[in-house]
Amino acid sequence: MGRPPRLSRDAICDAAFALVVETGGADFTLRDLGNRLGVDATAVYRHFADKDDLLREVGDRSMAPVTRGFTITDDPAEDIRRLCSRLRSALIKSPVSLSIVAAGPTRRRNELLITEVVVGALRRMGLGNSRAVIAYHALIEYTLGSAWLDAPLAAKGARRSATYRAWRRDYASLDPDEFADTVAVADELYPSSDAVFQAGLNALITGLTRGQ
Amino acid sequence: MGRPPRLSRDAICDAAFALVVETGGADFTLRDLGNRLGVDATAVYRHFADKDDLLREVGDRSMAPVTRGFTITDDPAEDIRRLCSRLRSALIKSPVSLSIVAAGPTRRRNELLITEVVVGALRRMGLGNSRAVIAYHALIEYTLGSAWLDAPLAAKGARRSATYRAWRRDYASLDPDEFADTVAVADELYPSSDAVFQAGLNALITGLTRGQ
DNA sequence: ACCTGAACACCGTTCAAGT
DNA sequence: ACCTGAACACCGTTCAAGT
Repeated sequence: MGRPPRLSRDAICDAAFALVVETGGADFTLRDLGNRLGVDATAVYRHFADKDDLLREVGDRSMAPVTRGFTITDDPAEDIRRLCSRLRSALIKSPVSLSIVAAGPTRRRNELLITEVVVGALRRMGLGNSRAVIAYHALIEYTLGSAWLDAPLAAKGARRSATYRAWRRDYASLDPDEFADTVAVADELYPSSDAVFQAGLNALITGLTRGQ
Repeated sequence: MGRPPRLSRDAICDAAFALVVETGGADFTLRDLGNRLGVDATAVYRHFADKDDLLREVGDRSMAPVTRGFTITDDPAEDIRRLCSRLRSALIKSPVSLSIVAAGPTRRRNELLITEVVVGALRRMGLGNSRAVIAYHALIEYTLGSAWLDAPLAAKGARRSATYRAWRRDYASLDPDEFADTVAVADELYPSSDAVFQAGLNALITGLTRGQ
């Protein structure tokens, strides 16, 4: 009895997160994880209840860089912009985290820190609790949604612009009678996803906090 | 040789869509589908290349009600609101469609009809092609993101408000020094997801089309 | 031509056995 | 106490065989 542990929640979580970032994480497997750790796949069950338990930990870890070193300024709108942009980048790098947050808030430390910054900024802008909460949810929905839709394309890397070109060609060759407006803008579709995100984010912040 | 087909792409797609709507579709299985069709699971491969091919068809089918009977008015902003609300409802009912559209546009008929309506409305509001496209993408990202985050909760049905209550309690019991703003609004968190969606959608439309 | 059913290469997870 | 490895109940998919 008594054997020094070779594994720990932390070490497993580190390896899992690294694996997810390297491979894109679409097909994250406990067998691969065990392989990387030099351990049988099922050894993980000594430290986590199941795969979901592990992934929730990985999900929160992927959000650590969002608030690390984040400074609050006297421009709350700009704080929100910076924080949401950071959140989006972090999630795009770790797509597994996206499916985790979609299932519901993890309510773990790093996620809570994000909530605190955004809600705080909205309240400092003069919004009452009820309006602040609605604005908070709308901003988070938009940021997560943007990351979620962009993650598969970000994973494609260099092939991304080729993909866009192929899609534009499809839109351009539609029946110009039935799809007049789409055909008219076909060449402009799929602009920089950062530009789209910034435009939407600005519109949201302005619209949701107007009249304060 | 020559045997009358018992299956067809259409019949398979109908059954698959029904199965997805009934079960929530989180664990849609070809074996279940075969079972429902009274056919071996692998018979589907005579009509579809693979599961993804079938799901793309199901995804487009789930969007059929979005533009069916949709009338364009002389209030483009209102048209966008109505169409995005319809899209959100349709996707919440068929969560598999969400993972399909996340992988990239299907560019099938029903999806194209949605694009045409939204882009058309934005152009009629006076936006140039480049700005119309950016607004279109931001609106779609927001609508899909909202549906994606709401789908698991919608599937919970009656247990939804109990879930919200439990979450609010978690937020309320945080350390009030470190999470002052979150604790202050804890009771208001997780308002009606429809209210959040409408508020964000209005803010987006206003902010993205201002100055026309 | 269309469907069947065995088979393959995977999953997550359980549990008795080793150390 | 911790890890191993066989085993179970699943997947999607392939392919030869039946009709």
